[in-house]
Amino acid sequence: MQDLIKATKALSDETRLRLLNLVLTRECCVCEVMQALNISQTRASRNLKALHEAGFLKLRKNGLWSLYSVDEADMQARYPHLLRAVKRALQNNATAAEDRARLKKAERLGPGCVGQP
Amino acid sequence: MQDLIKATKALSDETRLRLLNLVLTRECCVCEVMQALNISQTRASRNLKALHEAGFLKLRKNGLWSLYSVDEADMQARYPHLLRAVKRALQNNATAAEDRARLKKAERLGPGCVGQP
DNA sequence: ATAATATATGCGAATATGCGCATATAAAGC
DNA sequence: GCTTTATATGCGCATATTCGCATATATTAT
Repeated sequence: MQDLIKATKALSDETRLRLLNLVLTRECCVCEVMQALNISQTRASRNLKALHEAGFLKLRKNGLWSLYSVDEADMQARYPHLLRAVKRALQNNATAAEDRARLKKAERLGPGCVGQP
Repeated sequence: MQDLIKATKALSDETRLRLLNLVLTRECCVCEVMQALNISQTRASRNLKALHEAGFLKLRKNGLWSLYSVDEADMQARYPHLLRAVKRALQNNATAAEDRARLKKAERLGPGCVGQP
């Protein structure tokens, strides 16, 4: 029950749902999502961390970047239904679609960007 | 997206999850759930109302009672996955099982109780 | 009508949450 | 070494949430 509380608390925030929407499309670093959602670095970093601590995202460090991605396998094991509910809600949402479009234009900043997947 | 936020916010609270657990077994009035969870009348009333406003419960008035029940059909239509996630979390939880046991012993108070299903 | 009862709610206090600002941390390049 | 850059975090403030107390509301019984 406590796990579900932690998970639903993490989902009950517009910024975090919009972040999850982006990371569901592909692995993202902090600077990309702050461009796509037009939010501050503090806000992006803290809410990504919250999603990570709630068990929705996994974190991988590469140089200066913190790369967040959805841990689909773990999610499927622990919350087989929650992720479906989220995807469903994001699929028919205009804001979520616009965010995904802006993510495509967002750039991964930094000198080490070239050739670092 | 806003609907999902409202729904997950309603679910991200232990009192409300325990209440939902009870009402999932059968229609309940306020005085029954406050006995089963051993919580105050204010707390029971307000959190049931929150679940109702979030679209999880339907409300029916009968005499002095407010009878809350899960609107399974509507839930299924609007959140086909959320309810499953909740049921799954409650199924393997000791507190939830104890609450259900105490609900069976709870009495629907009031003089009009006899013969009022 | 009055009394009793179940539920709802205004108010206030305690606590939690979200986020901006400034700063710290850490990795890469010079 | 120093600088630059991406990210994390301590602090403080504004806002939101939760809940108890007291009281209001509504229904039934007498």
